[in-house]
Amino acid sequence: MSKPTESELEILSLLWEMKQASVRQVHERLAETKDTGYTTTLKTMQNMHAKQMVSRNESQRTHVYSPATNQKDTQKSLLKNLVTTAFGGSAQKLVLQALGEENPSKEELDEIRAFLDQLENKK
Amino acid sequence: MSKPTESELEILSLLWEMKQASVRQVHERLAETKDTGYTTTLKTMQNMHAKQMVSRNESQRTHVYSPATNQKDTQKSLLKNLVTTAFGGSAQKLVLQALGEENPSKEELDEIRAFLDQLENKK
DNA sequence: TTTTTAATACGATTATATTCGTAGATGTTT
DNA sequence: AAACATCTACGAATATAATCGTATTAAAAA
Repeated sequence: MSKPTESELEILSLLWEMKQASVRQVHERLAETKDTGYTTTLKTMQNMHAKQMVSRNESQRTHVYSPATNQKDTQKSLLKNLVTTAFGGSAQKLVLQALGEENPSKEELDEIRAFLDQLENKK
Repeated sequence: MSKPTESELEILSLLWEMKQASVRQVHERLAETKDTGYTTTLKTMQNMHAKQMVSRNESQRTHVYSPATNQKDTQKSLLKNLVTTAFGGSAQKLVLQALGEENPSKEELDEIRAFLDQLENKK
C-alpha cells in the first residue's frame, strides 16, 4: 500500500464516509470545499484505482468506487509517519499536543479515561 | 509559514533537536537513516532558508542554521491537517488511535490522565 | 607557496503530483 | 432521429519536490 498523496487522501476520506460513490458524487462533495474541475477528480480517482487504493464496479456506465484500503490501517500509517517525522518518535507528545489543542468535552475526556484504563488492564 | 515538505520536515526535526547545526552536521545525522548526497541536503536547507523556515548565521564560512519555526506551532498545524484530512475532523479519534497503537507505559498513561484532569479543571 | 580539502551557490535534471482539455462512447431529451 | 448531456479514457501541460553535478571561493595542510 503506497501512501496517498494530499489530493488522494481528500478523496479517500470522502469515500470512507460515503462507503461508495460515483466520480460525480465525490466531485460534488469535493467542490464544496475545493475549487477544482470534474476531470481532475476523475483523473485522480483513476490514478487511485491504478494504485489499487480504491476498487470500482464497472458494470454500469457510471462506475462506482469504494475504498480498497482500510481506514484504520491508513490512519495508523499516517500517524506513525507524523510521529516519527514531526514528534521525534514520541506518540505521547503527539497525544498531549492534540488534546491541548482540541478543547474536548467532558464526555470525550471520560471516554479517553476509560480507554486508558482499558489499556492499563491489558498488562 | 508554509507547510514543510517531507524532506524539509526531516531536516527541521533534526534542527529542533540539535538547536543549531551546520549543513555538514545535519547531513551526517540524516545520512544515518537516509541515503542522500551532501549537496542535496545543502540545497534543501538553502530552500528552507529562502522560505524563512530556518535562519542562519553567515558570519563564518560554514553557515550555522537554526529553526525559525516554532516546533509546537508546526506540530499543531500538521496535526490539524491530519485530523481534517484523515480523521474526518475528529481529534478524538486520532488520539484514541494513537494511544491504541503505541502501547504506552504506566507512567505515560498517568501523565496523560493528569493532563486530562488539568484540562477539565480549566472549565 | 602550492596543493588539497571543504564549503556555498546555483543551474539542470529527474521524479512526482496536479490540473485540464479533448476525443469518443453511451445514454437522454426533444 | 437529431441534438444534447454525461460519462470514461488518456495525453499533455503545469507545478512542485528532490537530487545531483559543477563552478567558485575560502580555509587548512603539505
